[in-house]
Amino acid sequence: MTADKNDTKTKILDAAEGFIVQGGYNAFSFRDIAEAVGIKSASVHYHYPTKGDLVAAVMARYTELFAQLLPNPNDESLDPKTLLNGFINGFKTKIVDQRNMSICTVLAADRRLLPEEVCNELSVFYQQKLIWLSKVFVRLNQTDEDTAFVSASQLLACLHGASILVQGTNQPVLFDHALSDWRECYGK
Amino acid sequence: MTADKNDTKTKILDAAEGFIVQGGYNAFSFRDIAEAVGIKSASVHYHYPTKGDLVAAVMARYTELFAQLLPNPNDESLDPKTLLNGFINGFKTKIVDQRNMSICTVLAADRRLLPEEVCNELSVFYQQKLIWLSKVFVRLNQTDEDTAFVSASQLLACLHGASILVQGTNQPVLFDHALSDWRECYGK
DNA sequence: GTCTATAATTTGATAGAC
DNA sequence: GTCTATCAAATTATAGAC
Repeated sequence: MTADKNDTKTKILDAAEGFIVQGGYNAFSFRDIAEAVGIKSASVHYHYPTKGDLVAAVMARYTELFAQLLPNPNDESLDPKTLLNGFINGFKTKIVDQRNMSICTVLAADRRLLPEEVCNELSVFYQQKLIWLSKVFVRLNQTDEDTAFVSASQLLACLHGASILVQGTNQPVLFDHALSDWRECYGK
Repeated sequence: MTADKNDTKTKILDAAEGFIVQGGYNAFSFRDIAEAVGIKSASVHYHYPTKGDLVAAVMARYTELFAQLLPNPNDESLDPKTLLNGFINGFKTKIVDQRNMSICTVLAADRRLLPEEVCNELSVFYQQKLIWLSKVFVRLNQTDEDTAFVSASQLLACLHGASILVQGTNQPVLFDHALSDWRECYGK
């Protein structure tokens, strides 16, 4: 549980995440990781024995990082509109500015052949995001939790689908098109 | 250009499509295809020399089939609401009832490492879908083509994102949640 | 913790017989 | 059009030295 950002474990996770966004679970090998980090593949296995262990650790770190970055949705000093726009803009930065997919989108597409431990981490990620968004929508629209959960599902689907459209067509402008109604409702 | 549905080429494409939806471009090998069809891998190479050729052919057939299934969006005898719901329900059948991704979604996630010929087919698919939906929205909302194109982007993103949510969470109900506003607007 | 070495399997692809 | 046979390379993973 070290916070060292330069240790080998961190470098391995960074490299793996970089490969996964480009093509999913089968887009890289232990040797790819080893070369990127500057060690040998046997050393990668020392830190993460199997590929499932490695990718599950990447997902777990991603979920944890997300949880740290997102403000408390129930913090009364924060405007729910601002919270929502922060969420959308964070997503947009990744997809449009950095021209990357998010690893959860890519891994969801590969779900059928993922090791179980990766699937579990993936479910945790989506559940957390839906819960966070639901809490924001409860405050924003003054609705009950069930209605807010539907809104959360709509927005999360819209964001992920927008990233698929951008990637599939190579037209970044489609992101803003796909999100335009949400922007109108909740401010730019 | 035979229409024979039992020839080897067709069986190969069927098998490949079945594998792709489960995990994308790297989810299968020529030997996997050969076993599914009941021939040897060398024979698969005879029909489709490289993997890029094969997957591009799968995408091209998918695009063509879609184009044949979709009615003429400008046919005055067809209600635009009905056209739109047919599109949504066709997608839902695949995602929720058959519990599959669509190959375009999965391949879009893999885009960065796809051979160029596959990328091109993928772009064609999305462009066709956006054009078709735009024509329907022009009639439905009596708007200009630019506004209709934005609506088309929104719906297509919503559908693809919904399939990602269903896959990532294993909760089919999220599909209807994600689409609920579209259902309300344009009839059940 | 990293290395060399290697096992056991799989990969995309080709040559040539039938 | 399908086969056998094969290639060169890559794959995940392990054993054991340092």
